[in-house]
Amino acid sequence: MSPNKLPRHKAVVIAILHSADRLRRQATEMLAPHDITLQQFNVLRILRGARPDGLCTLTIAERMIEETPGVTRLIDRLEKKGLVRRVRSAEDRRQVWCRITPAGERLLARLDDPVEAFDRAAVHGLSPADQDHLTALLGQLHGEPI
Amino acid sequence: MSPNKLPRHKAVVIAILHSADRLRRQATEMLAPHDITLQQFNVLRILRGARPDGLCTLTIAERMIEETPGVTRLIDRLEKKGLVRRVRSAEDRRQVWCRITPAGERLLARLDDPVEAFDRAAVHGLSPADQDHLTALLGQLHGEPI
DNA sequence: TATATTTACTTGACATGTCAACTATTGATC
DNA sequence: GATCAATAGTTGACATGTCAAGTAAATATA
Repeated sequence: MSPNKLPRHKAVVIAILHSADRLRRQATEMLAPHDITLQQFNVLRILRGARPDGLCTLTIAERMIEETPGVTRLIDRLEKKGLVRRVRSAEDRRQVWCRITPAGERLLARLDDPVEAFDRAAVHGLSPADQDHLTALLGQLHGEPI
Repeated sequence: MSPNKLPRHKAVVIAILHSADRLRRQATEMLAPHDITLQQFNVLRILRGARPDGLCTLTIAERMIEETPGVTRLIDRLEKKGLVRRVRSAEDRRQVWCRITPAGERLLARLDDPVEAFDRAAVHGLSPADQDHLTALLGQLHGEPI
C-alpha cells in the first residue's frame, strides 16, 4: 500500500501531523460522552487556572494560539451550556471577562481522572527517557532555546 | 509566562499537538497565495499519484484518514476550481471516480519547489540523525512495528 | 476639546471535521 | 426473480479555524 520511501525531512513532518491527528481524535472521543469538545475543554481548563477573576477574551485567545473570532464563539457555546459566565468589565467596557461556573468546575473535576489516564495511555509506548527525548526533539524543532 | 512544570507524559502530548499546529499554520500560509488549502493540496497530491485512472471517493477518504462527507465536499470545491474532474463509474454506478485535471497538475508542478523548501525548512533545526530519531519515536508512540 | 487611532471584541462568510440520516446501487438469499 | 442487507456517496446540522469588516469604548493628538 505504501511503497513510498519518503525522504527523512518529509517523513518527520508527516509523522508529526499523523501523531497529532491521532491524539486529537482519541481525545475528542474520550470527551464526547461528556458533551464537550476538545477546544471547549481547553478553554475550561484555562479558566479554571484563572480563578477567581477569570480572563478576558483576548487573553484566552492568546493562550490558545488561536484567532479571536473562534474564541468568541467557543465561549458563546460554553456560556449556553452554563459552564462559563461572561461579564462586561466596569473599568474598560470593551473587555469581557469570562469565568468558569461551579457547573464548569464540576465537569472538569469529573474529567480529571479520565484525562490523566488518557495522557498516560497515549504515551505508554515510550519509556520515560524516550518521552523526554521526544519532547526535547520537538522543542528543538521550534528552535526552542535549550 | 509558563511556570508550569508539566509531568513528562503531558509534556509529550502538548509538544506534539503544538508542533503539528505550527506546521499546519505555516503550510497553510505557504499555500494561501495559490488559492488552495492544505487539505485540497493533499487530495491533489493523492490524485496525482493515482494517474491516469484516478481514485473513487472512499479510497481518497481512506488515504486521508478522514470521514467521507468531508471528502465529498472537499472535492466539490476542487471540481469547482477545475482542478479535479469526477465521473460516475460505468461498472459500479455507485462509485465516483476522481481524476486530477491538467490545470491541477500544473498547480502542483508550481508548488513542488516551494513545498520541498518548506519541508526542509520545517525540520532544519534538527540534524538528519535527530530527524530519523524523531520519526522513529513518533512511530513507536503509535505502537508501530519496529 | 474635537478628531484620529488603537483596542477589544463581534459578526459574516467560507473551508473543514464529524455525526446522523437518506439515496442509489449492487450483491446475497430465499 | 423479489426482498433484504451491504456499499458508495450525498446532504443536513453543528463545532471550529480564519479572514475581512463592523462596532463600541478608550487613548493619543492636534
